Amino acid sequence: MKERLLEIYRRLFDFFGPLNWWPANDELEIAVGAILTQNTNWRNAEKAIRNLKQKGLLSVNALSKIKEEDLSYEIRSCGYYRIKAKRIKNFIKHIVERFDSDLKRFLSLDTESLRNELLSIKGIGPETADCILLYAAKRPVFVVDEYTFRILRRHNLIWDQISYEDLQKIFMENLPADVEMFSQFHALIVETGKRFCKKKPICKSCPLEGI
DNA sequence: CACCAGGCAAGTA
DNA sequence: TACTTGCATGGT
Repeated sequence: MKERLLEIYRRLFDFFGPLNWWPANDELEIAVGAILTQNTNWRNAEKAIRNLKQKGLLSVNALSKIKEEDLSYEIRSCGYYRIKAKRIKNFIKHIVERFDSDLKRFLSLDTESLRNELLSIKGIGPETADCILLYAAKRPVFVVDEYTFRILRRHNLIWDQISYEDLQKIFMENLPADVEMFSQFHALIVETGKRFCKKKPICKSCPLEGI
């Protein structure tokens, strides 16, 4: 499996080149973005982020003060805006109440504790937590997503019904714990999924052909 | 018109 | 435990 994963990474990197994923000014932008993009096209999430930025709302202080209903209005372009406003509020409330509004201090917890605390927040599941761990806290945690399942499944590299955690283990136990590499790999998998591994059509001229 | 996007929680059996 | 459903806008 180790060689297989490295081969996949090499092929995707050769095809797409280095991807500058999740360019953001700070950790809060990444965390909020991770919530806004849940089951949502990144373009729509990005619009909402730009709007928050433009209105000066992208800070722990501002987000803790704004009413949930007003927040939902500001992020409506990304869809699921009412539930996402609640989720952002839950996240911010956790930082304010347990870390004195200091996001950096929250993100400096050890990886296990940080992941568990993130998962304890309603609205943050395994993928969102791992995105925050990898892209904001810079921990060597592999982010699994729908495309990861779909692509590996389509190449018969995993069994049906494998869990998130088990699939994550496959990557983390067979690859060096490298933040930069994990960041690239997840991005490459998403780009591959969007281009070559849609639900309906079979992969065609996919860089992973015959893997 | 249908289908999907960088998920998650709550409800059901 | 293992499905199912609600959440919602905007692009193709």
